[in-house]
Amino acid sequence: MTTTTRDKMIAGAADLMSRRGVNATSMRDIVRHTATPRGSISHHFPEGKRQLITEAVTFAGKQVSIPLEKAMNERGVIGGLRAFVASWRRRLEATGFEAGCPVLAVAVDRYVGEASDKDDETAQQHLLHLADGVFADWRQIMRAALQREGLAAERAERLATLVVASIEGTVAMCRASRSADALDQVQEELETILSDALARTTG
Amino acid sequence: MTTTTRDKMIAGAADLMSRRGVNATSMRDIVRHTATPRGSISHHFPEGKRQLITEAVTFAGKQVSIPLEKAMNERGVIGGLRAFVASWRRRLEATGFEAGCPVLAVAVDRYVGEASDKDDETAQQHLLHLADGVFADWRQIMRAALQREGLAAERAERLATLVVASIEGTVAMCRASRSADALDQVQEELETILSDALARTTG
DNA sequence: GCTCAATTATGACGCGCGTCATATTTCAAC
DNA sequence: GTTGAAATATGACGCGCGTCATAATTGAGC
Repeated sequence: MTTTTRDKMIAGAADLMSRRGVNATSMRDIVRHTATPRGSISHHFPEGKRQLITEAVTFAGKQVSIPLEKAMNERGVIGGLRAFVASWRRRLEATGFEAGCPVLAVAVDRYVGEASDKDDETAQQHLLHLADGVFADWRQIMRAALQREGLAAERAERLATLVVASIEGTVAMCRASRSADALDQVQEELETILSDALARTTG
Repeated sequence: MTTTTRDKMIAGAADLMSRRGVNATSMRDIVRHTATPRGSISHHFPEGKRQLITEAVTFAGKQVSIPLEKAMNERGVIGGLRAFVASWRRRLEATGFEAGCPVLAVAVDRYVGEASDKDDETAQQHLLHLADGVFADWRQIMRAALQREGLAAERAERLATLVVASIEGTVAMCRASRSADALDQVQEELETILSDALARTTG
């Protein structure tokens, strides 16, 4: 497997965005951080920074959703939840609680670039909509798994939203506290909640 | 009650930070947005932007914690939760899903200013620690209310973390989707979870 | 080994940023 | 009214940003 310059830039952008936010991540930072040629930016991303952010969000979305779907299929809802939480915990601990979620970064730290007027607003909405799609994707995976184990559609949807939202919030809080304690607490409660909900359908 | 220039700047900073993030909010934006004199920045905030962000986070923290504590005392845990969620919903809808939580913004969008070396890092840790304190404050209010209604300390702490984290995450997701649907779903599940937990202690 | 397109190198550009120095205005206290 | 500190006005500064134009280099296909 060969990692191209383009791929390294996208992964580096996602990483830096998840650590510092969108606007605190400059294109010069990205090429420094990934040891890629600066001159290749406009070549690989002719539409500029917005395009790179777009690709980074898509990349980060799949990086989560693919193993998440796999874990849900192979290990069920509870096992999938554990894998989901564990992957975030690994990321936090491996980076000294520096890295978080690049998708949340796009939702919270709006990219301000290009000229103002309507260009700016439509560009922002494009990125927001993309982030929304990633969150929806994750929730849908969770929801499908819950339904597969017997939950009604509406309950499954609500619980899926709760899981994704609470973990996103918890990861951000863990970065602030530089500790995984909050993640432990939330994991335990989420496991209880999902177990109870599933038990109620069969018992 | 007189609102001083200084107060307007702090509130305006908190507002803009919650909409765009920390780094996308410039001091010039703040004075434009609040119609305050630009020349007064260094007068009221001699330590610069970092000081203004610090005061904005503290301000935003109290703006939430004071009514939250009041609602918890007057209306109990469930009523307090409803008030908490309602205040976020109001904020989202009143701004067309533009404004979110300025404290989360500080946790996600690290402020990069001043010279690098250790100045920069300690400055970042200062802000992070402040945001962590605000989250801890909100969680503590929730935890105390849950304990007051009979929950064991550890369970109360876990549930408090879940509530604050999930609502923070949900608010961010609602901004991405430009809809309060996720907030509805999370509110319903949280109410069920807390009711069940409280019912189990008395029944 | 030549060709030509893909890729990389380099430096420049205009802009908005945070900060600061200095001048001016405001306005309560005497 | 005068005074003096608090508050505001104004313009400049250096810096890093995203972008672009142009030149140099690479490397696969013939």
